[in-house]
Amino acid sequence: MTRYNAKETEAKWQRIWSDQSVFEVTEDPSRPKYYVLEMFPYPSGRIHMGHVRNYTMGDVVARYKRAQGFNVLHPMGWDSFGLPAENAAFENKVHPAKWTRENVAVMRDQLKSMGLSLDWSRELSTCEPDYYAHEQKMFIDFYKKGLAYRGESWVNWDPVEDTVLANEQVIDGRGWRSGAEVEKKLLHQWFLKITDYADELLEGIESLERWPDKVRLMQTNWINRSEGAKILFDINGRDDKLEVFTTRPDTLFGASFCALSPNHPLSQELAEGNADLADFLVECAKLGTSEAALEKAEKLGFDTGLTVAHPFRPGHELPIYVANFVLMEYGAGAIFGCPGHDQRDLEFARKYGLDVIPVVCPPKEDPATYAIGDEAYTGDGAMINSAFLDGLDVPSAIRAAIDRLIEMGAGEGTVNYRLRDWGVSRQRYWGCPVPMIHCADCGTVPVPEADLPVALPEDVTFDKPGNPLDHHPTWKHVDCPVCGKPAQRETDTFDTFIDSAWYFIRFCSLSPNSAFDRAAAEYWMPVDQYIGGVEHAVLHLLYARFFTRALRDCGYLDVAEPFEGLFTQGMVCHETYQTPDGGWVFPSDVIDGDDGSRVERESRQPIKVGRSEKMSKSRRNVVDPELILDTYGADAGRLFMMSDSPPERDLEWTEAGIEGAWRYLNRVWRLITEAPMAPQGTPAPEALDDAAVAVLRTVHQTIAAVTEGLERFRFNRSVAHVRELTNALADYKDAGPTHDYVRRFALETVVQLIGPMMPHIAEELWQTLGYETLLADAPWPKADPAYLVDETVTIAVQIKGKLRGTIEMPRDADKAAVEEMALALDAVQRVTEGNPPQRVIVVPNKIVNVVV
RNA sequence: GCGGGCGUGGCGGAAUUGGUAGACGCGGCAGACUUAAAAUCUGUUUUCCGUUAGGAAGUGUGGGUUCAAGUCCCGCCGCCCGCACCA
Repeated sequence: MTRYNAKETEAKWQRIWSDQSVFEVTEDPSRPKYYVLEMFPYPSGRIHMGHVRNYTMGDVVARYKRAQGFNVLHPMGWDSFGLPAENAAFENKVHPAKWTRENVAVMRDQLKSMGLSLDWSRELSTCEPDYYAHEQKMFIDFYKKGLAYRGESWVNWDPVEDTVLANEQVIDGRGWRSGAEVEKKLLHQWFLKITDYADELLEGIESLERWPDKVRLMQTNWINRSEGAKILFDINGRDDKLEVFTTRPDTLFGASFCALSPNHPLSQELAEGNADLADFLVECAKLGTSEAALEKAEKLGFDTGLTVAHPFRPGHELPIYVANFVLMEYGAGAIFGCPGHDQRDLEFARKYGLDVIPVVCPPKEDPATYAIGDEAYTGDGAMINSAFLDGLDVPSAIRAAIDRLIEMGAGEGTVNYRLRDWGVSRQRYWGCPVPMIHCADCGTVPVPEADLPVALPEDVTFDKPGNPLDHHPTWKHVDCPVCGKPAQRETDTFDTFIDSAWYFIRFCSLSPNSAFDRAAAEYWMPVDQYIGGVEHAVLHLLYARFFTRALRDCGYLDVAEPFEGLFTQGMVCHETYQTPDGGWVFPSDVIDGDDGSRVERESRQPIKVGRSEKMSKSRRNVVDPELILDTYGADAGRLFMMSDSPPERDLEWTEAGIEGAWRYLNRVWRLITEAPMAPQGTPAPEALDDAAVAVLRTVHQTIAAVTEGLERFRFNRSVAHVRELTNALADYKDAGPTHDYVRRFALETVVQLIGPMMPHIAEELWQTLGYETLLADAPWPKADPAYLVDETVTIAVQIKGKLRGTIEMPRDADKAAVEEMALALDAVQRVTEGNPPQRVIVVPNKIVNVVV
């Protein structure tokens, strides 16, 4: 029995593909193009199973489309700027550039050993000046077009480290390393005007037919266009007005307070003369800037003592609170609270003893007695307690309220978006420098194009708190490009989401002097199939959609939607293992003990097996892909990735699963290498026996099923169908020329069908079958429709929906004949006892349901 | 808290999208080969009752629509993802 040598074979074919530049492509207008892209990795050190899953899926699609005759672009690169490199610098005293480039080198080798059909000549890395130079030019173009501006926003500030903290670095209101209580600080920051594109991005979602509905919905909700009203309240005893945004101006008569964000200028102003309020604002600041943290926190308010005049109720006053749940970034940073018809307002009102006035009466309630209990009523109904609005339904009342506000000059109808402008400044070292210069006389001016790129200096130190760019002795000191006087570079760098907002266009051509060659970009774009995790459903994908449009409007290319097809894959999970004292244990350190229970390899401590969770370093439930590639080879790993779980769902990595995949590889290997077969090119026999026809039927049905599976991203079903075919072929043991011929045809088909998933063994078997050309260049098999439908069908017979038996009938048999056969069944006779059935439902070729 | 998703045998999952629930794989059990083991092969495997024939229950949970519900509708429970400075 020959055993398949994965290691040798995989190296062999990887070398051949590389030597022959099989997957390097150029624009070819005579052929249909197909651009397959997986979200490029952050070079964190080594590839993980999530990468293996992601890149296997993309490779299956790329190889399949290639076999179908498409000119397939399938590139790879590195999202190589970002926080982890700076953390590594801090922890291991290694320079981010060195750390990053070494990681890239390791991961490139690892990816190469997966046998991916990548065009490596297009590799890019966002941390290199030949990439980010173009990004700086784009930013300046955006700036000139009014799409980039300098504004202010609040950040998490660690007063000990003297630095801005990412949300993930804030743990329970404290800096993760310093342990200091986080403060909020208002900083000057650069912004991109994504809000200018809110409507276009919203409308564009309609056209994204090959995106998952859930992602389209999430983006729609993220942008959250809402029509409502802006209301200007007169503040008693002051000259200025308080502006609030509401989607429910109809409920204005039910208002019992106004609330300001702690970051609202008025809150800040009042705190100056009110120590208690100032303390309250400090408390609010400890929550950090994450919306989730704010929303989860207990709702607290502080009565400022100020009041506003109710616009519709002369003489009526509403107190102004500062409330920790009001977001400065949304609407006007201030709200009016109507406790009767908003749950959060209701809880707030109950807590602070404010009025709860119902103004919308639900249809089944009596307006005279209707009162709000524990739940605010948010549905439609007739207005009550609302003077001129009484009796109207909600939509009419909204219009009437806005009309009156306009009449009074106290407000207007307005559209608001939850989407905010994209803050792109980061006070960090390892990112693309913002190409701007601050001059005392000329203000903020862009770096002249001739001086680009503004290279990130690598001679920096990380021994001081704060931003290394700021400490660098010379880097930030430049002459103003306008007046020539000494000026200072912007020391902020870009959000790494900018790097990933256009890399897919750069892949179209690594043009040295421009971001990309326009013709090449317009040939390859849009990406036909983009694949990555759902965690990017909103931010990355929305930024990329915006950035592409902004580039379009700056004349770079004529593309609006970058990703025509999107697939979001699930995560890779694994069981978790813990010692009795709660320490996490790597799966590779867990072995079977003498009594069959699990123990730790070294200490022999018993292991508690926990449920399967997303693989993560902190829980140590990780399996190193390299170990799998070494032990079983890339094909087995790839097959397992595609086998059991549907790609959009989480996959549970198991040792048994990978072994099963490895066994299957060897089964196919033996099936082809160990039995008689007609020589290549043997003509088809003139007559086929029943067994041969049955096999051919299975072959063609499998081609159809596998193809459909690949088209619809149901890889696990494709795998199951190929396995069924190999099972059938293992049982096909007739002797003679007909058998040998049919067998060869069937096995060639198997090799072609497994090609996209297990490319190495498939190439090797293709060669074994006598082919001198590459399977990678062979066309995809086509199913013969003549073999796709069976002549007879099995029809289920039910009595009142319960299965009582089946009948075999010719396909498309006459309804009456089917009914007669069904009623003649013993099981049916027993129940009907000769009485005519009440009703018989016949679904052709499927089912007969007898109702008695 | 808000937004989105998922839930089917011991396990991963399949079910032509309202029409025979459990394809395919893993694991288990029994057997063949072997001095033995591994590997491989054959059979079996939703649960319960029954020697068989056969019957009953069954897709997180409670209702509903339908001749027919894993699939559609309403309520609940559990888990996962995102929430703008992680990528």
